[in-house]
Amino acid sequence: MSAISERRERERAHRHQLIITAARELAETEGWEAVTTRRLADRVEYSQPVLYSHFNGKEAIVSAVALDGFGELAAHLRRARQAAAPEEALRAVCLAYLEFATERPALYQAMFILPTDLTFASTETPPALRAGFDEFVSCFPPDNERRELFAEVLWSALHGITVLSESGRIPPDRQEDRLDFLVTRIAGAR
Amino acid sequence: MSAISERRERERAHRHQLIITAARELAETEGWEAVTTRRLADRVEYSQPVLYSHFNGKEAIVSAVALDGFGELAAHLRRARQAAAPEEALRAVCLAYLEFATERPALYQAMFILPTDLTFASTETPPALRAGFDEFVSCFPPDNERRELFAEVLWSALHGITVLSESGRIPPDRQEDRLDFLVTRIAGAR
DNA sequence: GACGACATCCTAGCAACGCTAGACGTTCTG
DNA sequence: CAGAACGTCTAGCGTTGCTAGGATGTCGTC
Repeated sequence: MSAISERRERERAHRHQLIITAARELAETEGWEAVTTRRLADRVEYSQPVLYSHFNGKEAIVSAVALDGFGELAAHLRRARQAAAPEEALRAVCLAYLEFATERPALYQAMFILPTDLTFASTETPPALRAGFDEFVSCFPPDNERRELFAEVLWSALHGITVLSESGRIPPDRQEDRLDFLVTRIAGAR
Repeated sequence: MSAISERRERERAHRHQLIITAARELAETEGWEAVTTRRLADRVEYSQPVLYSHFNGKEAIVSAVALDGFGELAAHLRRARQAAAPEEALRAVCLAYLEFATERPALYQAMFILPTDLTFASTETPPALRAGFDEFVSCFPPDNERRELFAEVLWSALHGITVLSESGRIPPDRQEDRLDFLVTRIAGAR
């Protein structure tokens, strides 16, 4: 393989990431409904068809953004857990989760609300998806046989709180009270 | 007002409901992405513009379906709560909620996931929206000052469990175990 | 260095979408 | 009976995601 085609491959990989970050920025500033293939192509200064040489379709682009998001979420939760004392880990991780969701609403939408190509709970599940969930699991002692179940319910509750308050179905204030209640109730199971 | 215009008003109201039920049926059999204004107009055997003489747009049609859904959900939860002994009410209502969500996925989507015109937690909130939430509140004793907060968190958890399992982000089995865990943990706060 | 083979990228266009203007026939009113 | 008012449809606008096919430039080979 020549040096030129190596360079082209590098440029291609770079452009691949450029599309992803452009989609994310556009979504974060103007919302996902503003992310059209035309506007996206404009942003990266290429024509529409090049998007399709990198991704199978718009859904695949959203999925790529979501995948990045899962990686960041996992790192964010991990930092929070490790910075806290063990008995405070549960609370810290939950707080970090709500922070992440409210500070990056567009990213969170790509991860949990918009339709994507990502497959969960399967052998092909990307590691980043698993990693975030594992942070919740790690808040419970290893000898607890039901820790996975606890983590699932905890995660569900946090997700529910996030989207119901985001969409105005429950009052947006009092988030801290909800967190308090949730953590103290669930922590008893630790 | 003449008898003729009365008849026309009746027919108009009938057609209004016809559009709503047609949208709902189409969504339940083929999913919401199949509900286009053209197909909907075909179904009710009118042209597209008549849809817009009844509703402000597609979102308003989805909202109307969702509103019906909230009424049915409230009734469903109420029946479950009243049929159960007081100490079992919490569990019965939660179970009824999950039942509703899994048996009418398209309806649930309209109520909680698709963008709608509905306003929540405001003075203009339709009674049906309030009624469902109140069923959760009623599971806690009236002298509990934090029962609204408990209901919010409980509802959030159930919603989270619903959408995360629906989208495959948590395994679809074990729903009953999650319900058990959630109820026993929350019920302690009663 | 010339040439066919190949890759890359863009112009142009398709079908489907939500939505609306304007024409047309029908019905009500003076 | 004339004309206003209403209800409905045809036709079309602008936008969407996506793709076919041609132009342009680069590659390995002689």
